Amino acid sequence: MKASWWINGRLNRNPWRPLRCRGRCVGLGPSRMSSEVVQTEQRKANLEAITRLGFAAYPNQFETTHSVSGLVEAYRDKTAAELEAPRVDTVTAGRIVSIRSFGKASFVVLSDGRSRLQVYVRQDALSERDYQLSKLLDIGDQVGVAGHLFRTKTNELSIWAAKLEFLAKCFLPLPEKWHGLQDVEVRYRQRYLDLIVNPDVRRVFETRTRTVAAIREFLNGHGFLEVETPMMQPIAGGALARPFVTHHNALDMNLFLRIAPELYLKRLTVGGIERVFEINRNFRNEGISTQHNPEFTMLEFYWAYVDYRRLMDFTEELLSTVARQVIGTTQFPFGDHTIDMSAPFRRLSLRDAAAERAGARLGTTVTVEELRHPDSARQLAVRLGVAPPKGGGAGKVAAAIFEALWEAELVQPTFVYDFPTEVSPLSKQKPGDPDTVERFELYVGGFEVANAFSELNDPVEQRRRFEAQLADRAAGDQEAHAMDDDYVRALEYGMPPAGGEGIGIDRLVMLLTNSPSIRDVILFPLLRPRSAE
RNA sequence: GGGCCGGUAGCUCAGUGGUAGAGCAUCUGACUUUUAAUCAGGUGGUCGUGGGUUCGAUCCCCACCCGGCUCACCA
Repeated sequence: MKASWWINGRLNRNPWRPLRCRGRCVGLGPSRMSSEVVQTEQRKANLEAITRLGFAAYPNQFETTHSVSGLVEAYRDKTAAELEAPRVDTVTAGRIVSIRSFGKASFVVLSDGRSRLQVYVRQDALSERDYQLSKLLDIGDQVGVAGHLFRTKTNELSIWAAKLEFLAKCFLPLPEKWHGLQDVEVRYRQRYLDLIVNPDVRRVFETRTRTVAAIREFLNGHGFLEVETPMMQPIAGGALARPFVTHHNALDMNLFLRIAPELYLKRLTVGGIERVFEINRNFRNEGISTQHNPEFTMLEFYWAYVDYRRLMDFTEELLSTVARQVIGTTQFPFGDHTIDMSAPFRRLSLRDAAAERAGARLGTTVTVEELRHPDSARQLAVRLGVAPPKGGGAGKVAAAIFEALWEAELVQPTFVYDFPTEVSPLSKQKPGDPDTVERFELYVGGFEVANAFSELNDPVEQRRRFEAQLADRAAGDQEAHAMDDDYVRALEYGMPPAGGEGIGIDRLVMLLTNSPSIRDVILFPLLRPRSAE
């Protein structure tokens, strides 16, 4: 007895676990069962009664003429008179999300995940069998309804039910109708519940899908070819990050989940695909935050014969077009701000902006030259209270100073351009300035959304950069870039000058949906599994 | 990984060193146009886990688990 009690208690605390105490719970009596188990037993009894009425417990299909949201969209504005002549007969299906019962009549609200529609169920409009079914329905059940549209006394669009069909039973109680599901942990772990109960969640993910579709349409319209490149790679390159490791059994070799598609896409520009893009997942073995999920979706595109300046203009056009297409405007709320995604975006030279802000912070004049020399740059970092990076020279320090002084306040779209070569192993130097590369990052909402540069296509210089990265790696930088001989060999065949850019899709969607956390725009964000007990 | 905050009924949340509370959900009864329906009456909890202090712990202390925010790192 004690053991059964304990099992019930455990089930209470782990509602996402399948029920395992069937049989053991039976016979304990209501006083010994948790509310959830009681409700499950009641719903199982209801299902048995439903099958005794002759309904299949799990029918295989149900032919509808309309979806719930289709009906709502088509007839939302029709008056009661318009719904009568001619009468609109319909067959639809959905999940019951609410029941208001009045004895021999009831109002049942059906949801198809996008919209909700009320169904009016009354005894004298149904067969006795269907009426008996209606009394055995629980909130959460899947049902089919045939009937005609009308408006109630309170003018609500409704279906006057003539027939009911049972489609599937919901054994577990849904979260409360008014407050919905608030517990973010449960929302992420059981996203299906979140989708059932919180209508805005569906809209966020529809916006996400429309965003990706709009980007595809834009790039296709500009002559870019969409491709798919390896996500399991022998060398994880194209970014500075730690990869996940996996293993191929037949080849008995380790593979890395990609941290970026960059090097493969650039091989394709060598192969003559002058405009190419890919939208897919990257994997980086790093911490989790409101802006980081270990797997995230990235757009990367490469465009032969253009440089990073052309990419800035193109990015402005891309993002303002996508915003207009997806949410209908280039001005939208994000937290306490209103972001204006219309072109042109602000442009800040990294070292100029860092020097200017550093000078203002310290009440002196700081020159760009100070940021270019390792000793003076490090001293500057110390005076500013910025923790200087462990290894590396002036470039890493300058980038760290910029981020510390500027990043959080870059809410309106801002291009930060001209990065130190040291932190950009795949970017092309500016003519006459080998310490600086033609690279920019786009900040919006206080975080980085895009990263782009004129692509380094000089194989000798590329090999030198990789070797410098190997030195960093030897010095303990686990995120330093690995040597990729095959990639250098591809460059030796001659890669056209090209601009390339990566845009973080998740972060872009955060902006367009006013979501404060990346987990709100990823259906199943990575969470630590519940312990096995 | 560090700091701060949280975990109490299926859901949303109160609360106290002395047998655990509300609303919704659920059950019973009434009710054939409701909108968080209403009315009456019930059921439902090892208060995240494990130790400790105490006559007694859901509450105090310690450790751990899970989550949130934040810093560090990154896109």
